[in-house]
Amino acid sequence: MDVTIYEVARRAGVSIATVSRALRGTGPVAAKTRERVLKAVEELNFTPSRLGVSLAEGRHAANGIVFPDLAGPYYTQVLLGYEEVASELGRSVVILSTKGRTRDVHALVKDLAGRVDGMLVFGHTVPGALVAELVGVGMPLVFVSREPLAGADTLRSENTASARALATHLLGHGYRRYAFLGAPLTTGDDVDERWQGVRSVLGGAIEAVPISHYTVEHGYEAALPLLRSRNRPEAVICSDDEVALGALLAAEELGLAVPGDVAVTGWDDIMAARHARPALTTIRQPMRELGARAARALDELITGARTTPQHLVLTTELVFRASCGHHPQEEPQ
Amino acid sequence: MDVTIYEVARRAGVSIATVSRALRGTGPVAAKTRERVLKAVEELNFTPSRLGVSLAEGRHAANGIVFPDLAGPYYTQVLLGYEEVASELGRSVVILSTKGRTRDVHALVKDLAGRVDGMLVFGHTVPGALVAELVGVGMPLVFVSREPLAGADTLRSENTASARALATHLLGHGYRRYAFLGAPLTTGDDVDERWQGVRSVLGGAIEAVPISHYTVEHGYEAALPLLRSRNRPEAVICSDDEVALGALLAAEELGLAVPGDVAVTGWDDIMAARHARPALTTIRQPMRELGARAARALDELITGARTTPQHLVLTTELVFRASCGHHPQEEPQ
DNA sequence: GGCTTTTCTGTAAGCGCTTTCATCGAATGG
DNA sequence: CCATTCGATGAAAGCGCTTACAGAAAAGCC
Repeated sequence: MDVTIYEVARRAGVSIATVSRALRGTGPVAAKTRERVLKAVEELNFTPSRLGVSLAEGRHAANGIVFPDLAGPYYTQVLLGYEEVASELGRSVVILSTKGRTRDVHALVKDLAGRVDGMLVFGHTVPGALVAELVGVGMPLVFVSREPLAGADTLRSENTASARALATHLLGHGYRRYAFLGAPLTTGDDVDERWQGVRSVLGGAIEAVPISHYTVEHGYEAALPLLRSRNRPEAVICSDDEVALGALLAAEELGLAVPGDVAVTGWDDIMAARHARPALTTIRQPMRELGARAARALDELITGARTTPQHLVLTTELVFRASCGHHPQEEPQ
Repeated sequence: MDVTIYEVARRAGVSIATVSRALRGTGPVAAKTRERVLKAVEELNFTPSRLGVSLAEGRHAANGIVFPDLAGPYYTQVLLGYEEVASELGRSVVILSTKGRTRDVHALVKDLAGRVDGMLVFGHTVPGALVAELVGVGMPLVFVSREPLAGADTLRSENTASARALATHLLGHGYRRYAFLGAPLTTGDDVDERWQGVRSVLGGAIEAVPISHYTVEHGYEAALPLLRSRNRPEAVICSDDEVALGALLAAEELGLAVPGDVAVTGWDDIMAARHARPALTTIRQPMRELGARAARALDELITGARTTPQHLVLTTELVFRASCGHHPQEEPQ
């Protein structure tokens, strides 16, 4: 964009103040004047510079979002809901993927902070010190998938109760030996809660198998030795669907039938969970709604409609499909 | 952020010009002075306002991206590659999802244009008039998945040749009756090229089945009547993997064996394609690289390293899996 | 007609930075 | 020792807008 408010003003024969007023509808402008201004705007194809407006208004009309990676469907879905609502509220969305790097996260996040009025941060992607700093300068913040912290909103799906329900359900199938594939990398995040939940039910019957990334590949890599071992678990509870898909691949490669030889469950209910064969039993998380809610919460914080932090937990839903074993009562979906 | 360059200057006992120079390393600054400045910066925890910098520099250090929706893995993957490279080049990424709305796209895109130095636009998400307008004001533009147009870069995956190869391969299986599920919605986009490609080989043996959205749901809905019909096609070539997954679901529901009763193929090689059962035969498109290349191309355009538009076509790869029938020579992947 | 309101419009002061230009002292060279 | 150059710094002009503030014109009211 090139043409400025000055040119419009000159062309319409008024001052820039009048142009501004005519365009934003703030303050009175005579009908004829407004008309002249609008005509000039039209002719010059003028669009106010976002930079100028933001600088003068002192706000960006933009939201930030920080996620570790966009590789999986989980973050995508949340982003989707977030962008949708943000855009509804007249805000742009600036994204930042940390991609596991920790070195320049500080600089990147600070840069982002300089471009937005508030941001959504996933789990523990941003180091504590930085979080404190952001909270310190009053940057509106909503965290998704982490334990509550002071000075910012947090928003997450219910994990513990659904984990218990899942574990209980599997016990009902009669399985004795369990593994939790994808042990928590950070305490206080979703996976940690899931692990705590299932362990509280299964106790010593479940073994934690760590992996470094919650991906299909890593799930597969870790599942191979696990399923090969002499004392193979009868049921593998995975930290999320992608890990579970990896486990499914490993089982297939080893010639093991799922759920006949080993049951597998996931978490999140991503698209592939439904299409996998056997289809994955999983716990559906309202991913889009997580994003949408975050955007609204942020808006409240930014506009000042709410000043005290809020900590929300959304409910989840167990989705029984074929991968956890045959159910007399439930039909696989 | 609150503290300005003025406060730093005052604290360090220098002018704001010196602070700026010390911080950006432009122009000479005495070692002692720099030290004082840096100390003040440190103590006040100063970060230059992005707005101020951008306004003065006349650039945003940000890229935009316009996509129809983020629901499917395709756009996500491209976005992933785009963000990665953009961030490498020191640019933020501002996203805009048009979600099928056409009404306010104009305003939204213009707003986006005011926030970035250049943008990636998918297919025909932005109406022609607006495109012309953007090209007119010199906004650097890269289009992904559409036919070349004047004044902007275009970038796409090869479609026609791979479509022919796929069709030829299926002919080799001996199939006689074909359907193309997900007929093109727009001429000149990827799907259109795919359709043209397969038709050029299969001629009258293939029938176009239109759907309104390239999604699992719509694929499923359209596949049901198609597979139920008396003259059921022996092979269903789908416009993309998601549509193909829908077709798979429909076949399953009708009790049809894939590929025994009907062969199904997809396009893109999204994650779920590999995990579906039967696994999908598909054409792999380098989605992340598409995004990465777009970011680099945009950078060249923005920095002025290149001024003439460029039209790139990336190569694709046929991925044979179980869904298209049994292969004597190739092992399913 | 004179006075008070309203309505309309312009002036100008920011918003936070970068960068040109000018200045000034010190270093260099003959 | 003087002329020249160079290094270091500050003043100030933008960048494009919003918005008090104030002035002028129009309108309303006895």
